[in-house]
Amino acid sequence: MMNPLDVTRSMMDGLGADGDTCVKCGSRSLGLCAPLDAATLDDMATDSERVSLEARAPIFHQGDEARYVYTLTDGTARLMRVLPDGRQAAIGFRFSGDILGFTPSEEHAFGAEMLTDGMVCRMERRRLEQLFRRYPLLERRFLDLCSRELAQSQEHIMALGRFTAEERVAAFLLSLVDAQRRRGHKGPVFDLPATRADIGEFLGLTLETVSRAISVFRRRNLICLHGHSGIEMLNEGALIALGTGEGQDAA
Amino acid sequence: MMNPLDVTRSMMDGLGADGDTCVKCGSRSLGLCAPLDAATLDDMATDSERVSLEARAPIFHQGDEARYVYTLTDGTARLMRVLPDGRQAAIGFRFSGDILGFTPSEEHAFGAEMLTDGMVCRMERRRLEQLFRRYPLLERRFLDLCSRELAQSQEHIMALGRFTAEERVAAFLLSLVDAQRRRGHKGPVFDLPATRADIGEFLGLTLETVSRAISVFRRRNLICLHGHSGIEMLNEGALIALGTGEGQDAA
DNA sequence: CGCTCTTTTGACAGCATTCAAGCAGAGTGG
DNA sequence: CCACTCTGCTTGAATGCTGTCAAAAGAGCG
Repeated sequence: MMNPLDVTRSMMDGLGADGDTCVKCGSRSLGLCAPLDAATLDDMATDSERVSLEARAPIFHQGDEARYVYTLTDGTARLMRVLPDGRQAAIGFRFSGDILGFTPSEEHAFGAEMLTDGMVCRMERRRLEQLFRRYPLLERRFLDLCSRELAQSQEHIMALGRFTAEERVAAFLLSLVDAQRRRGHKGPVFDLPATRADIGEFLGLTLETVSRAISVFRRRNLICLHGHSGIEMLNEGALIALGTGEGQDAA
Repeated sequence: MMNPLDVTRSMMDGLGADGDTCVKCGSRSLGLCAPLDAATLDDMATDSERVSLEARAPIFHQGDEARYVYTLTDGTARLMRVLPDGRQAAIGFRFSGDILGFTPSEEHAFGAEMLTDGMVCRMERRRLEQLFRRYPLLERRFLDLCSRELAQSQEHIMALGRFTAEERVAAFLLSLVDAQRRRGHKGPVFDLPATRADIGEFLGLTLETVSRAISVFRRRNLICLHGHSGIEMLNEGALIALGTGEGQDAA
C-alpha cells in the first residue's frame, strides 16, 4: 500500500487541475487540500486501497454496482459505453490524478479500462457519502467536478456533431497535449497513450480515417511522430485553428 | 408575478421527474418539497421572478455572465453551442419543469432559447448559493441533477458517434415521447415542438436527412404525422429497437 | 384565397467507411 | 546479430451514407 491520501487529493483536485507536486503526498498535487483542514484529510485517508493494473485491464464494467470511487494515480484510462448490439464508443479519457466512477446512481453507466499499465486508488463510495455529510465543502468540490465533466462532454458533442474527421483528430491531439501540460509536462514531444483504434472509438471514426488524418498532419508538417507513442507538435497554431472550429479560413 | 416557488419546486424536481400537480403551487410538481420543510421553502420563494418568452427568443447567450438560474415553467427550449466560425449545434432540449443555466462557473458555456412560446422563472445564482450553504440537502439535489445531465450527454455522444441517421431520429423521437409521458401525457399522439432543422442541429444531421428518416418511418407505419406538430406512435417497439442500438436484427 | 414557412423528394457530389494489401517497429529466439 | 512474428500503422480502391442544391407540395394564417 502506498499513499491512501491519493484518493483524497485527487478528489480535491478534480479533472486536470494544475498542480505542483505535494511533498507530503509524494505524487502530483494540489494546493487543494487547502479548503480542508488536517483532521479532515486524516479522516479521508482511511478505507482507501491501491490496485495495480495492466494495460487493457478493466477497472470496472458498465452496469457494475457503483461500490467504489477510484482515483487514477498512474497511467491513462478510457471510459467506454457499449450498446446492446455490441457497438461501443469511448466517451472520455482519464489521466493520472483524475477521478473515475463517481456517480450518485446505483450502478456505473459506463465502464473504465486502462490504456497503459498503471495504478488506481479506490475508496468505498458509501464512505465518501459519509464524508459528504461531515464535510460539506467536499460535496461542493464534486459538484464543480461534475459540471466540468459536463462541459467536456458538450465539447465532445460539438466535435462529433459538427467536426470533420481532421478537425476531430486535431481536437483530440490538443486535448492530449493540454492534459499533459496541466500535469507539468514540458517540451514539444508528447505521449500518445492510445492506438489509432482507441482514438477512432473516441472520435466516432474508423482507425483508418484517424490514420489518414494523422498522415495529412504529418505531410503538412504540423506534427512529427517519434515511434508509435511519441508525437511532436511542430505547428500547434494550425492544429488549434483546426481543432477549435475556426473553419476553413485557418492558418 | 405568478408563483416564485416554481424555481424551488423545479430545483427539487430536477430533469424530467415524474410528478403530480401540486395544488398549492399551481403547476406541475413534485413530492420533492418533501426533503425540505416549510420554512426552507418560504425562504426560497424570495427573489425569484417570472418572465414570459416567445418562440425563438433567447433565454441567455453562450458567454453571458451566469447571473441567474432558470426554471422552464412552460414551453420547450433548447441549449445551443456555437463555434468560432459560426457552426452551431443543439446540445439538448429542455421541457417544462427543467432547470436551465445552473453552473458553478462564471459564465454560461452554452446558450438557451425557446422553441415554443413559454415562460421561465429565474432566481439569482448568488441567492441559490446562499441557500446551498443554509440547506445542504439542496446542494445534494443539484449534484444528482448534474450527474443525470452527464448521463444524458453520454447517451447523446453514443448516438452521434455510433448511430446511423435513422437510429438517431428514432432515439430523438423516443426521448420526446419519454419526456412527455413523464409530464403526465396520455395517449399515442405527441407534440413535436421542433422543426426538422432544429432536430437536425441536435442530431448532427441536415434537415433533409431528418425528413427522409421520418418519411421512412412513416412508410413503414411506425409513426403517423398529424399536421406539423403532432406525431402518433404506431409501432413503438420497432422504434425502440432502432433507437436504443439493438442493431440490424431488430423487429 | 394567397402568402409564407416548413416539409418532402430527387439528383448528384463528397467524405468517411469498408475491404484489402503492404509496411514498420518491438520483442523473441536461434 | 539476424531472421521471424506479432501487432499496429499506412495506403489504395471502391462502396455507401449523408450532405448539397434545387424544386415542388403541404400546412398554417390572415
